[in-house]
Amino acid sequence: MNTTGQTRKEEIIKTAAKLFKEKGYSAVTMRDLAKALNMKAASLYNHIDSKQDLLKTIIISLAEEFTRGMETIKSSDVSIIDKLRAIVSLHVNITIHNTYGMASLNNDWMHLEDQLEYYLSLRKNYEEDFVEIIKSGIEAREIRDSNPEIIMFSILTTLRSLYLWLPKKDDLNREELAKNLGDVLINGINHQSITE
Amino acid sequence: MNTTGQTRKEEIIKTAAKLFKEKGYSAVTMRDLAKALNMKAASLYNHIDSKQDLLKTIIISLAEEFTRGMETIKSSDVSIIDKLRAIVSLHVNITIHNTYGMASLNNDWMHLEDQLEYYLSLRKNYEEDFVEIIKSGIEAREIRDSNPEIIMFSILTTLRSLYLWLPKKDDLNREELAKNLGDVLINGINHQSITE
DNA sequence: CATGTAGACTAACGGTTGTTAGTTAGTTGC
DNA sequence: GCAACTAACTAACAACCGTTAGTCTACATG
Repeated sequence: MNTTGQTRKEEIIKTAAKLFKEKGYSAVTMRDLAKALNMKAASLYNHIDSKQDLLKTIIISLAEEFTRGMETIKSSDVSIIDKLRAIVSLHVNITIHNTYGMASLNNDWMHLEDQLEYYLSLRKNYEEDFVEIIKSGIEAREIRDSNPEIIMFSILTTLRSLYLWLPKKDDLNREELAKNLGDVLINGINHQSITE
Repeated sequence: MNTTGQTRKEEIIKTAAKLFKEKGYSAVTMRDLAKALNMKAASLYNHIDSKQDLLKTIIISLAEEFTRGMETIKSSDVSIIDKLRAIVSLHVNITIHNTYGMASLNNDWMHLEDQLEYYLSLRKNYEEDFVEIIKSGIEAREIRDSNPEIIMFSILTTLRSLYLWLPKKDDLNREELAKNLGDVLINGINHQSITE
């Protein structure tokens, strides 16, 4: 530990995520990363195993965080609309505390090697859970009857792109943003939505 | 011209866009591209100037297409809701006829060099026009009074992600998709939306 | 039949890539 | 005060990168 309360390894991972966001995994060299940390490329290997390992750490930890969040939401005993609001909050919260990593999760997952299959299974399960919630909401007449996949896709792509947009809006706090976004994303599909 | 009705250069650009979509600009080598075309990397240079030039061609032509589309929509004399529906159709149409290129537009624009500034200005103008349409819709009480930037962001990120999702849904035709998507994206913010 | 051109090829270039080996200075624990 | 550990360094590696030069073949045009 140092004065900032994070180990050198955590510092490297965080800086890597930042650079990966700006230029993408493939365009960032180990020498770029080292320079951003005021060290030489070879020294990085005192802390990490490989460049590939950096990407794996960044992406998998985030993907598992989403999976855990979805499990909690699935098994919670609230209305469908509240479950959707909880999903919005889940994305807002994770994106706020790891904006950089979200870029890799969205754009560089295909450069995972050993962990690619595992990542894809997590993503598939997440999307299936999401679409199931929407379907049950349509059955319960809480959600208006449109194509469930289109609804899911529409909401999820917006949430996935939060990392691009959130840094520009740090005047909004977390709760405010989640509420605002929830209004726009959910009121539109809410069966009982009031328009006046 | 050959039997497929496209020049070799066009074939190279199209294949490049396909590979850029799968792995990103930086991760695709000229040898990868050549192999996908059953030729050697050096032979590519009988048709193109550079790798950078491929990216420029793919991205700038698409960005200009969006700009032209927005100009037409801006100056058209229809309701705000119909303008939004026209924007949805613009994205669906362009994405259908150039799914691969849309990936580069979304993910690899930062690797433009000489044309980066020009691209950013096109994007900025597009987003400003978009948000202006939404603001005037709120004033005209055609759109419900939420944060215009959040509404724009929410719609635009969904439209920008169409390239990921459209290939999985080629059972839907163009008009059907544009209508479905328009319903989900626009009814949600429509001030006069009817929920029953 | 001669000539020009389109489009492929091989070979090679200078630079960059991720990574390893081996070394060294500073700090910690006994 | 010596040993062990941490974390930096220099030097170098083999592989790969985008690109150029120069050559060869097939075909169209006169």
